[in-house]
Amino acid sequence: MDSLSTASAVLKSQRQRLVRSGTADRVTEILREQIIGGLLPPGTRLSEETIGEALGVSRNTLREAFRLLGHEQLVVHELNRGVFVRVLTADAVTDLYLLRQIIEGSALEIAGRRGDVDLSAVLAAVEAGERAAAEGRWQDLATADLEFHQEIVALARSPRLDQLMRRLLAELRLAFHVMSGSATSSRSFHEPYLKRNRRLVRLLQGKRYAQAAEEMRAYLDDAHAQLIAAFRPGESEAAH
Amino acid sequence: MDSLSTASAVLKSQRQRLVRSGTADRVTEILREQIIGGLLPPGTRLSEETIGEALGVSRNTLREAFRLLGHEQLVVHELNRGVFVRVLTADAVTDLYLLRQIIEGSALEIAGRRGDVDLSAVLAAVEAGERAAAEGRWQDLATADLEFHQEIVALARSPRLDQLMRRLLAELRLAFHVMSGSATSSRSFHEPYLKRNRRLVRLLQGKRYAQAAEEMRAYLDDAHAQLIAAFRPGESEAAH
DNA sequence: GCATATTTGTCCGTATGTATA
DNA sequence: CTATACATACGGACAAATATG
Repeated sequence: MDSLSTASAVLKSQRQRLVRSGTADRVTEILREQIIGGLLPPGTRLSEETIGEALGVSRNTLREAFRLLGHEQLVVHELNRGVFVRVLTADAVTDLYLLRQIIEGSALEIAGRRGDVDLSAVLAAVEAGERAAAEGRWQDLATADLEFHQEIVALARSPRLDQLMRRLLAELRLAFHVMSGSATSSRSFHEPYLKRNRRLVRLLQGKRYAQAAEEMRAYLDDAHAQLIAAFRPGESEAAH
Repeated sequence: MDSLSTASAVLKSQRQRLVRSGTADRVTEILREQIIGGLLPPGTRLSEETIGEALGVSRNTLREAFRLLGHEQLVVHELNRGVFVRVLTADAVTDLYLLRQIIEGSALEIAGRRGDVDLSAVLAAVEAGERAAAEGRWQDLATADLEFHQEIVALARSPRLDQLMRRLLAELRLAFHVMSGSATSSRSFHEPYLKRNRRLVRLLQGKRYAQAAEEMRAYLDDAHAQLIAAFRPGESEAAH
């Protein structure tokens, strides 16, 4: 009984350590949500004094959060000028989709090699998207679509691949906001992919991993082309 | 501790390099080099006061650097306890090699699809390794070996893939230091791969990309197995 | 081009909370 | 349980760079 209770105590204390987070981490989370949610659109300057006052944290704490967001490429840090929400170029979007091709394709391949895959999370994401579309919740549709791809990657059961994908998708949302207001709305961009998501699930349920990977490749190529087209021409990489 | 004090001495000698602007970034670079170079071995606690005093920077500035290193997984941040140089587990090494398989394999595939590849940087890395081995500079051999793989990835011409690989290799060096002093020295680990590096270059020169990718896979599997084997002896999750 | 105001970069002092001997 | 050491977070200060009129 002693060993059991002490073990339980240790677990609790370790759980607490994992759960607890400092102010800087909380601020980072908040700002990240604001950025990927579009409330702080690309190009916005994040003033230390303004943001710090709004969140009720000191400048030092806020700067720690800025460093993290800069490392995630969500903001750019210009010396003595401040931090700005990142403005993606068309080249950056192309690079992001190259990474997605690699990551998502490899994840499917790895899942196929192992064989035993639990598709419940993937399926749940697809159905959440279908419900959102049926009820006209287009923002939720976009979230469910990205969640679908995150769960596809999760099939590989690699912590680092998961983290990499999470950061990639967060960065990609910056691209969605750059072209928000244009012809490409959240609905018209994500809705057509609902059927393809469902089809991918069926292929995976049938253990046709190679074909799923191939369709995913075409899927991402289409999405990439669509996104690039929404970027006005003449917007090639410019060294700032 | 000896390693800590010698590292501290080196830190002091580099203090003059901190001239102007971007102090936090410079501190990050210095600490990163100390960590991947082994002067701050895994498990070392990085005291804010000690390190800050050695580098002549304030705790605020130092904390910004710690945040960045934490994001790169080179250190772990335990709330109210401080930051420690990361101690990799065997599982983490396996995950890192999974990522290497994906990244390096994909890079070769992408290079093959494009066709026009400039192998001069790859070749230079191989030859640097051969020179280092011939002259008994085993630390330089390790550096050249990692540089070889970095240049392989560079063939894909993707900024994000390059950055990802750079961070991955930095993290991997933590594994080398965990088993430093064991039977697996820098020489015995890296030297056998010189011939395989040379062989890979020849395959690429002959535009046999598919075969190069296949050999790279076997290559990395061998390295992974070798590294894991060196971990076995003292493999108990070090809980602080 | 100049003078001024604003903002960032960095450091310091300090109060509080947390972990550990 | 107490004491000590240290991380956390805040607020103030000043220099340096930048933006503004």
